[in-house]
Formats: sequence, structure tokens, C-alpha cells
Amino acid sequence: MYSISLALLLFLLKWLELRLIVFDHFFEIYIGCIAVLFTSLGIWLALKLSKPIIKTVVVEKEIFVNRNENFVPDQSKISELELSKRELEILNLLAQGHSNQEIAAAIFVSLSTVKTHNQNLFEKLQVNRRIQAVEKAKKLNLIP
Amino acid sequence: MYSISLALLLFLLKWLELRLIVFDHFFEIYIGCIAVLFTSLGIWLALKLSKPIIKTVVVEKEIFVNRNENFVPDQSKISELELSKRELEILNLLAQGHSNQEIAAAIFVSLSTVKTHNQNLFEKLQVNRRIQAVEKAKKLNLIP
DNA sequence: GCAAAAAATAGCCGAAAGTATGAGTGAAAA
DNA sequence: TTTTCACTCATACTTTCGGCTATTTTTTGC
Repeated sequence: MYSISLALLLFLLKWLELRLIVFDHFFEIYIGCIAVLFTSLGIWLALKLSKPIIKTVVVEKEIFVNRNENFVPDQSKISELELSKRELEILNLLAQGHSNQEIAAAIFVSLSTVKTHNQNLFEKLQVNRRIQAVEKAKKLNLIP
Repeated sequence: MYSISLALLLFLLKWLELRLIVFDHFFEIYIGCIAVLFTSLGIWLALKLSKPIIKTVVVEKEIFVNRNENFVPDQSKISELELSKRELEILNLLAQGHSNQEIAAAIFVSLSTVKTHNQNLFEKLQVNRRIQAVEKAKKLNLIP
């Protein structure tokens, strides 16, 4: 491309020279062409070879700690509160939003039994509503 | 002494030779100077006038966030579910384990009103128990 | 300004939850 | 062997919830 354009330019100049139109100013035109050519070369060089400015943007990606994964119940707290297996089982079912009736059906006991367990649970956790029990249990890491 | 004079003579001869070359090829040197000058001009122009090439590198920095601190409710979810201010208020009180009666007293309305709000809340959250509503609301980042 | 929509309010009733009390059973510990 | 204790169940009662319906107030769109 470069050589072709140069050739064309030369051809043009030759032609003009032959025509004797620019014969008197040939030198000035020649110099001008050289100037333009090398200015272009300079620009091209600068654009090609200049190093890009590397701008580093740090994007903060929030990762919410998921309670569910790798949950381990706080055994020391559990034994401290003297929660039995059954109570813990019911606590978990309670946390899942089941009704007493559903819990009873799930662990094959009567409704009364579930209520009794609830009562003991509430007393041990020092609350008086299932929802508070669940809240407290989560806070104490007894359940996920 | 002799060698020094010899060296000087040689140096002189070389210098004369160089001068002669310069004289003979004055035109070429002139063109060369023009070329160098305008190449520099081109480079200068390019660097001055062109926009700097900025390469942006995005680095993701993982930040583990505790849910409880700096909690911001998910407004988009809230508007998506069409939860009113009152409903949201009650949802928060519900999550704290308060009874309907306590909530009614807290926001100075009748027990019936609280119940109605609850009901609308349950419907919007597609649950049918307060405890499930609280669970779901936490999951959806509606409440801390 | 007015009609429609949304929000807030309320009462009723059956179901569920919670309270209190008592008691039976079986396994493990003293 | 007796005692202890977790687990179970039952009854009776009160409180709280959830579902339904309806009215009033506020907001919104035309």
C-alpha cells in the first residue's frame, strides 16, 4: 500500500513535471510531500507503538455468607440448655414452619406430645412463642 | 610527538572527507532532516491530540458480607410483591416474634387490623403461617 | 372534580397454639 | 431395686391465629 501510494505520487509528479506546470516549484512540492508523508508516518508510529494506559478497576463483589452450607449446630450450647434429641428435632420442624399437627404426623406422635415438647422447649429457651423459639435457636446456632 | 601529529593529520583528513561527503550529499541530508523533523512532529501530534488508549482491567474482589450488618431491604422485590408500608412494618414486628396483640398495641390499631394485614401479607408471600412468612421474607431479603 | 384502585380499618368464627396439670412407659444410672 | 429422666399421652381451658366479609379512608388516574 505504501509503495503503491508512493508510486502513484511519483507518477503524478512526473506527469506534472512533464506538463511543466509545477516545474518551477518542484523542490518545494517535493519537500512538502516528504513532510506530509513523514508526519503521517510519525502519527502512525505514535499510535501503533505508544503503550496503552492500563487502568485497573477493582469491582467489589459481595458474597453473602450462606447460613445453610456447612452448618454445624453448637453442641455446647445444646448441652448447656439441656435440649433433648426430640426437642431438637421438633425445633427444626418448627423452624420449617410446620404446624403442631404436621409435626405430630411427621414424627408419629400425638398432638399432645408435640405440645408438651413445645412447652419444654419454650421454657428451656426462655420464650413463649414458637416464632421466638425459632429466632433464638437460630441466633444461638442451634439450627441452620 | 610524531604519533600525535600523525593522528591529528589523520583526523583532519577524515574530517575533510566528511565535509566533502556532506557537501556532495547536501540534498539528501536536507531531505533526511525534513523527514526526521516531520516524523517527530507526527509523533508529537499523535500523542498530543489523540485520546489516550485506556485499557480497563476489571478485577473482582470478593467480599464476604454478614447478613445482619448494613442490611438494606430489597426494594425491587418489595415493589414486585406490592408490599405496602404498613405490611412491611408488620412483617418486621412479626419477625421479632411479637403476637398480633402486641403488634396492634405497638402500631396503635385494633387486633382485627393486624390480622387483616397479616392475611394480605400471607397471600402476597404465598404462605399461610406467620412463621413461614418470616422465613420467606428473610430469604427474599425483605427483612434482616 | 370524580371515579377507580389501593390501603387501612374492623368484626365474626372456627382452628391452631399455648398453658396447666397429671400420668404412664421404658431405659439407664445410682 | 429404686430412682431418675426423656418421652409419651390426655384433658381442660385460655389465648392467639387465620380465613372470610365488609366498610371507610386515602391515593391515583383521567
